[in-house]
Amino acid sequence: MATGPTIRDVAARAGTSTAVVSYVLNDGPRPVAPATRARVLDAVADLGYRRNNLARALRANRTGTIGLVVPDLAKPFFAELVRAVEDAAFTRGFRLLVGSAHFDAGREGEQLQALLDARVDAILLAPSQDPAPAVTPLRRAGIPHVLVHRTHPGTAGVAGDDTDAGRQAAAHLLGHGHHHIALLGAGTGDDPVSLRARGADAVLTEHDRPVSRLACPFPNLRDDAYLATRALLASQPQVTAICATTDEHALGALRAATEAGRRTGDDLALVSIDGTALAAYLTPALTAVTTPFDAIGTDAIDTILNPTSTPTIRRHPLTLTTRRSCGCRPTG
Amino acid sequence: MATGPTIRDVAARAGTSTAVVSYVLNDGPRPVAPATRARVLDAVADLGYRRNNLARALRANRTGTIGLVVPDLAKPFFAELVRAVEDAAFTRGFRLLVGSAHFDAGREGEQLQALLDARVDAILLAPSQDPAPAVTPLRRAGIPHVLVHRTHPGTAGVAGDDTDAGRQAAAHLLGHGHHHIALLGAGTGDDPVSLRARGADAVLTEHDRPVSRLACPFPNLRDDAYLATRALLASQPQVTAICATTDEHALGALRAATEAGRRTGDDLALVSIDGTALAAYLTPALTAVTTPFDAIGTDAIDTILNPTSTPTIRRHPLTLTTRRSCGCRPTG
DNA sequence: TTGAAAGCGTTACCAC
DNA sequence: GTGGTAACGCTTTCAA
Repeated sequence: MATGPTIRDVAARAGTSTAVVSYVLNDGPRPVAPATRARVLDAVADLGYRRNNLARALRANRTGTIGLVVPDLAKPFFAELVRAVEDAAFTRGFRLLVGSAHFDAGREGEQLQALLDARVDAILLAPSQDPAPAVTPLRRAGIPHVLVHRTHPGTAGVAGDDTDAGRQAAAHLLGHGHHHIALLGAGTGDDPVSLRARGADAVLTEHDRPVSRLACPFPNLRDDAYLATRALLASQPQVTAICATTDEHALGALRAATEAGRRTGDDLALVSIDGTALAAYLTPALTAVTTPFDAIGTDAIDTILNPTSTPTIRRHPLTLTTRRSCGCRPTG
Repeated sequence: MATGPTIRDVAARAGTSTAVVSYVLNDGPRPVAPATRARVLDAVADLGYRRNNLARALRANRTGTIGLVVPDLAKPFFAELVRAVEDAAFTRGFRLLVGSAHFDAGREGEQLQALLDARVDAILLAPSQDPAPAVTPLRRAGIPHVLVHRTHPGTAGVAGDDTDAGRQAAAHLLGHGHHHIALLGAGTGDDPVSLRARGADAVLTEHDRPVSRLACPFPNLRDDAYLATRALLASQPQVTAICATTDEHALGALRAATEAGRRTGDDLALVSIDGTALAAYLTPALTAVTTPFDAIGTDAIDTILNPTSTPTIRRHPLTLTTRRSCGCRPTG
């Protein structure tokens, strides 16, 4: 790793001082005569000089790096989130340090500590579970941080409007004329699954529809939704529609339905929430209330780069994408 | 961002010098008397001191960070690869800086340059296209680098044994007694799709089986495999089995088959190569020659952290996982 | 076994 | 407009 030329080499070649070179490179904080500036730029080009960002970071106490911790980098939802965040960060000249928490609070804490030690400028966290224990050390460390996907009162957050998403999903099934609807996912918290389930539930209750509520206590295990749906279809034939609170739940439900001989999209309707790329490519293609990943990623990065005094939680609307699984016959 | 206590503060509190504190913190390079060491450790604990890795990195010219660039962080295959690599890196005390290349050589170059500027200790690259143009600047920069998934002669690489994977997939279909088999994916290069296709092709040719070769010129677009399969099924009813060179291809094929009224796993067999988590959860579940992500991720990290003088390319065997799509009836 | 001090490469203050 | 130079916080040599 031959260490390249330094700012001193540039200064020497341009016949000036390191201070002036720095002024040119950073467009300030002091003005530089055009002729001098030109000589400096020539020297930079001749030498192929590239600034040492480590030294710059030490001096400025800014690394140009943002940390992101998600429960699982490989899960489609978080993978799409990471891509969106990385894109937004790259566009703004920031690099992204990522970590997987394995849906484990302990591991999440280690990842956050590692990011703190790496001196990232800011931290984005998609909490694996209850955000509270993760937020406390971040606040104490005095580092800008924003929660993503799952929020926490008093902490800046960017997420989808999950309650509304749940409403949209339920309303769509209602629009198809379904009477007895099953809800895959439940909860009383302010996590996405709980919010979506309650949003859907509210709409169904409002319309006096019977609801079969399936808790799926481990919502991250597709097997869980699979087993719950299998049991449901066997015991409650009157259910004609399923509202899944995540694509993972939908995947399990779809499998159970198919194995039970139900033709999803024909004699069973299924609507999902998340709308990962995956949904479009299943058979049948999944009707899903779709997450605006790019908007969320961009908003998360912008929020963290322009911290305001009062932390706010912003929720982005999800939009219904109709495909086959709900019984719709989309054109094309 | 209140900058915490420094090594000077620790030294002062322990009544010794910064040098000794450093020796204690790093277990060397000089010995420290037990009593002194204890005082230092006490001071560290009392102050809640955490070393500034920026300063350490500047001094040591090592950041403890590894860069990884993949074509698309959101694609299931690369998402699983990233998780495996991150895991291995984290275990060894390294952080991971990631970048998406958007399957674009120009963007890939920018990402690599950004990693170089960030002074990462080493770079892992899953090339988007021809690795050659990306490898040259890495070599010139004198930074340890290892290619993943897609390799290049003369450059260290860790990948799957793609030729063998293709052979396994074809052999399995042969074992099911299929005669006319379609091959989804083709190529003459040493990229995974080409190698897998050639491996499969060799086995089929060897057994004198007719092969329908579908190029899918844009193998990253699932639509491409979908359209190719749709045309194939319409025009060549004698085809009873499809060998897909990636899960993305298989997804498209599965959709086309279902829409054409074929029951995959019954009157049409489908075997895929990649074996992302997805394969297990499709309906029917996909029989796939499965990538050992963890082994590849670990090997990639270990290879890059222990560079040898002669770059070698290591290929890890993929293993067949039988599920429903090929017509097997797996127990359970 | 310990400590003073010289850097690592930048930035930016202060003087000219 | 320009140039010395003192930091940033750490590691490690060299001398004691």
